[in-house]
Amino acid sequence: MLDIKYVRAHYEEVKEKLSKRGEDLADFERFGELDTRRRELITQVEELKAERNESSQKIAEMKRNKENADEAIKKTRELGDRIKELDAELNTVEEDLNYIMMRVPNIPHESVPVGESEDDNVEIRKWGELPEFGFEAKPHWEVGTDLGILDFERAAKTTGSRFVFYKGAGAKLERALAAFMLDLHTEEHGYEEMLTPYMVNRASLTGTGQLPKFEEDAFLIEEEDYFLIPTAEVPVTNFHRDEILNGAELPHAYAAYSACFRSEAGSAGRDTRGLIRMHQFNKVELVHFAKPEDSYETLEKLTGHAEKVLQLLGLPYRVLKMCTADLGFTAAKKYDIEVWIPTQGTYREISSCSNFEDFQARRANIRFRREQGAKPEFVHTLNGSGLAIGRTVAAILENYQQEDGSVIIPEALRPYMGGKEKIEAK
RNA sequence: GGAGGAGUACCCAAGUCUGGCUGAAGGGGUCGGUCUUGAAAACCGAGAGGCGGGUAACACCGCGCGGGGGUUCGAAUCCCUCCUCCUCCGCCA
Repeated sequence: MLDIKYVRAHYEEVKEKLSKRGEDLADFERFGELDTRRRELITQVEELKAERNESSQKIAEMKRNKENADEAIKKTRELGDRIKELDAELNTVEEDLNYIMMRVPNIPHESVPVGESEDDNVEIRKWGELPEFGFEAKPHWEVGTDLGILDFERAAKTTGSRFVFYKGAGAKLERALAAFMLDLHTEEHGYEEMLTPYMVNRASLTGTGQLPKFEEDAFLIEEEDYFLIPTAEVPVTNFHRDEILNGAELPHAYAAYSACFRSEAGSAGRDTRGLIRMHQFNKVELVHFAKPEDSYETLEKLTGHAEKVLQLLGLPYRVLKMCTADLGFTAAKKYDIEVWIPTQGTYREISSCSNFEDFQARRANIRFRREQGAKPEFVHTLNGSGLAIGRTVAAILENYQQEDGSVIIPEALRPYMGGKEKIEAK
């Protein structure tokens, strides 16, 4: 959520910046009117309440002196009726204003390139040598299925489309990747490991920005009104919801492995085969709580931490700076890391690293105090995948496949695979 | 799932039956001071944090006793509802 006071003071500037995202701002036009009306009503209603408080005190005093207070009670009751009316109107206005503010996206940072679509994202660096095959490379789902380590058909039977079974060395590979990434981030990059609930309530999803606008993207447990998490970002960020953190202890950096659940509503027909787009996948997520003045430096570090995983695995990738049209709802600035998928002849997103500034912190009410007695300030939150594990498996199967159908295990992963160097068909 | 109990400020805790000078006693911790070579202890003193309105900034006002709603001139206190925690029983990985 944006700062109402800031929007009030810089309305035209904010509108201009938001328009660069290609966002429909029709509702936002009502901001000024609602904001003004809200403050008028507050002033009125609070004056009346002050009057009522005073009047009630007098009644109490009269009662104590055994005087007759009927007249005063009658007058005060009328005051109360008036307050009730104005309060009701105030509620409506606040609901309307809130409706708008909860649906306005974050303001892009000045360093974000202006663009109209994903085609305007800017490639800022590339790493690694693209593999060359002396044979016809197979897509990862064929590699995995032929090796007997992935089974999409049986997942379709037990559950439905966009699910998968990992078997044998495949299951172990997935587990090895999770352990490898967690160890790297906790031991080398200074993260604290976290294991979170896989279901969260509405308040949490609202805090991180998935609600109210994107409810259709999530899976809902209706009886409880809980949602399956689309990413560990949600529970980890909300871990500190409604808290005032000690500034001396910032930054906090957490690494959380979790399953992630996404309905993929609206992506029917896209990536229908393979591991790229599943309803359930595993991911190691990195989350930072930073002081405002440090958050952009943190974003660079965070992106570097995710890149390190790919470097150690020897997977070629590139980093894109997302343009204003492709920032998503909550980010002020975002880098996507894309890994090379040879059979598609292109790079595919495997990590997304964002600085939300105080956008989530304001929604989730996460603040910090620089020192004892200082005013609380909103923290900046950041997160990035480090990495999406299913897509990492896809990249390994494709990039490391051999002509005989086997797959070389990247060296960094071998300690986690019992020293094995290769996955072969049984 | 069944039966009870409880949520008060940074922490502990009184007040709730019997609504009104209680925005909340008391203690701990915290901060400042006295004492001390320094520290501890003791003693003295200070302080509700937060949100909203308002202000150039103060002042000032409103809201805050788990959340929401209601009754009343007036609610920590009465009523409804939801949430969380604890104890016992049952079930269970």
